[in-house]
Amino acid sequence: MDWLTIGEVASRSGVATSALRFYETKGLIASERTDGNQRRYPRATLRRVALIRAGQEVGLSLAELAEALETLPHDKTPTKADWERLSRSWRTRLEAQIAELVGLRDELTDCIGCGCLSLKSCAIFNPGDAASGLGTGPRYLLGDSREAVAADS
Amino acid sequence: MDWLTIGEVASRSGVATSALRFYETKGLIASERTDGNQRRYPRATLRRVALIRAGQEVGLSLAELAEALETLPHDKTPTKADWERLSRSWRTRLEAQIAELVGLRDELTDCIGCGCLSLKSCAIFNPGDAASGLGTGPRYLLGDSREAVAADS
DNA sequence: CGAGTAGTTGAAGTTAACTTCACATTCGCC
DNA sequence: GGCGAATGTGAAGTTAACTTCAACTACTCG
Repeated sequence: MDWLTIGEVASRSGVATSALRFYETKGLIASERTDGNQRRYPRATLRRVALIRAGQEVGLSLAELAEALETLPHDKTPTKADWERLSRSWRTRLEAQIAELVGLRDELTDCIGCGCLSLKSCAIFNPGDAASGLGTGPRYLLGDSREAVAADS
Repeated sequence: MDWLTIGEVASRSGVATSALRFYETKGLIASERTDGNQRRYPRATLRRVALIRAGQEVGLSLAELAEALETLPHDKTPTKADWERLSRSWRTRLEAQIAELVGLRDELTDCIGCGCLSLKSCAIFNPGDAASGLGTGPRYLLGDSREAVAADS
């Protein structure tokens, strides 16, 4: 196996050396040391770093990634099964994220259609119905919507 | 016009009083003061806060929101035109975000199909082609993919 | 062998968006 | 008038994910 210096990993992965050291403190990657105490990374580290970046794109935190990467060997290429497991779960996550945004967009579109200035059912502007307390159901979270509502407080 | 205390705005909007004070320091909302130096918010503040939360959902930073809200009056309900302007631009932004995630998902799906252990064209694992430097085109960002690649450095 | 580039460490700094704290003042209500 | 809840302020704390710094040490190349 050949080893890469931190600078090589950095330029080949597009990740700063400071970030790589940071990842190492977090246990996301690992290295051996030379006699002179310099880090030497196994080649598979490039793939690990790529996985980290991809995972971040998908919205995972480094802590979550550390957990996911725990199951992969530090010093050799992950198997196709390893990769499939990760990519499938990440895709699931992506899909959930997409669904959430699409829902938000649709609501926003509805709002545009109605003006949303007094819409009781607007989900965006009535998130979880945190308002009120008067027990009269959804409040006009966007504030006063003329007389009718102004009279409720 | 009637005024709301910070506590009222907080409970009706679902946003903590500390956050409201924070928003105020950032110029996102504004208040008048009573003789005793307590804040009193105009009713339209509820709508402003709702807009802020909605904007954040869409991925806007408070700084960006401050800019967008600058065009709205602090003390009265925004017009339908104001709201349409904002919601349209936010929807555009949402759609861009969605498109990005969908693209990522599709790439991930392709990767799952191929195993992605040696795929040259994998966009996820070859982001912007930061790798190489050897001028041989896309490198195997994921690291070594057996002999063939191991021989390239 | 000497210069210059690359790498090492721990600590502190950065940004966003708030929260928490400590302590003083004010409000609303009986 | 008095009491407890609500507010006010500025400063410091929080979390994530890094970056920057200072002071060294190690490599690499001519």
